Amino acid sequence: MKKWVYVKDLKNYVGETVEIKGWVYNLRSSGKVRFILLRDGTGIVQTVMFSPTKDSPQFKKFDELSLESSVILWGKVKEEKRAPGEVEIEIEDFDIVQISEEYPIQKKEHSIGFLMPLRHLWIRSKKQHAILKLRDILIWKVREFYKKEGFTLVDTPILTPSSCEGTTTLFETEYFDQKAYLSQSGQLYNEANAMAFGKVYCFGPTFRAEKSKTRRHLIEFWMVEPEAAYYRFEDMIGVAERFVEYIVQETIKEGKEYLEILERDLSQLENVKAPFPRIKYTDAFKILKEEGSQTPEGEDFGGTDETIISSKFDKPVFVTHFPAKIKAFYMQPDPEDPDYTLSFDLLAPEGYGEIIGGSERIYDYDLLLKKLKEHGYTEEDYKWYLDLRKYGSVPHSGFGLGLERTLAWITGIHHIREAIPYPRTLYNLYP
RNA sequence: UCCUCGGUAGCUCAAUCGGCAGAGCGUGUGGCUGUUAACCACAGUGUUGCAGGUUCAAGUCCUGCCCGGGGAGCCA
Repeated sequence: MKKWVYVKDLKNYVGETVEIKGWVYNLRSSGKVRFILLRDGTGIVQTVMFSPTKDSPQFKKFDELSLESSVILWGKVKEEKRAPGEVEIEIEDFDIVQISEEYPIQKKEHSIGFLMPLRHLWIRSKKQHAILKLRDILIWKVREFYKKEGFTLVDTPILTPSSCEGTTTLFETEYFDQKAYLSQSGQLYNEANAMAFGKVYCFGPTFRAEKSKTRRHLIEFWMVEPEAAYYRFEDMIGVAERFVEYIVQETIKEGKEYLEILERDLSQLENVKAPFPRIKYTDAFKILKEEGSQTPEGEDFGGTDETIISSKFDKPVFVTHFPAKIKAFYMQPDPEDPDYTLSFDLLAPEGYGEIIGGSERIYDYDLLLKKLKEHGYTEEDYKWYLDLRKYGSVPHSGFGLGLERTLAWITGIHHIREAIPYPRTLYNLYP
């Protein structure tokens, strides 16, 4: 029995004979030399065999192979400058596990309409594989950050009795004899958790039944939401700043090889270090007016507005103090002008849009109840939430970060749908 | 929901003014002792999204429908 080794570890086995289990990534032949590029999920290695005659049994077996056929192969590892990755395996023998049918994805450009229904196969491709490896790294860095900052992971439910932000964009489902909704945010539960644990975060999928059809939107996406008791606006914006610096710097450090595959220019990302510039909503509007934006003041920004603002800075930029009427009911009014809120969004550079939205929360019972009613919610549905303002209420703050938008930005991909293994987009539920 | 572009071979696309539907890639066969999305030679491949209309003649023009891309709105 030869030792089963993964491609990423091959450089430690030069001179040894090993076993590789994988799939045929590409085949090449040249008279009496045959090459199999073998993919095993951790990398791709070139394997080679020679024969003095062109009809040796091994060559006959080789000639049965097709792209993506599954193969177990044994051979000696050697350094080889001519091979991609500079390590090569000289094949001693191989077993065919299954001969692949003609593989639909070619090594050339395909349209998105062709690739999306083949997403289950597309993720084998080099670039898609690299993006999803970076997603894994990013998720670990997110968890690492909160661990280091002393936040406790407290999971929030996906099936909920009512909306968190009360839009009409909820997925409704049957819950025995009741109605339930898929969560849009863990925020309200986070607030309860923060009163129990101090500093908490949740991290899971969220669902928005919005008929959005842009490169920044998914129907199902993952959100990281920290919430901390006794944290004011300034404290929480500081968390957001450290958080984004940490996950970007750590991900580009650990994910270098994958960012190279994606040909990502790292100069902008290396610059993502605190402090980030801050601009108040009303000042952001002055910029927008100068640039000829048609958005009326007092409204929320459109995607193009976000791009205009972020293009003025070479780092992510915080926009703060949004008008109360365009924001969620639970946001703490600005003591200097109660028509505005202690809120902040973080806009990513290069047109990737809003990646963070956060605020200080209202902790006064009467004010919260008033705002809740103004927004058309019933006291009944939010009874438990209002309880938090009855039993030891304290100032607290939090935010949410969209994982896929952040990953799309870090990887430099054009469309958010490639930042999640199986994207749920408008009208596309398969596979 | 609105605007916009598109649907031709397995894939990516071409087809001039309405006049014989054709390239590359993939696939198959053969060749080549170091290939890098290998290369060279040869070969098969069509209900032009669907339905109707105009015309001697429609991939091309007209009407309706279906599907997809991009964007807007909405939002993270």
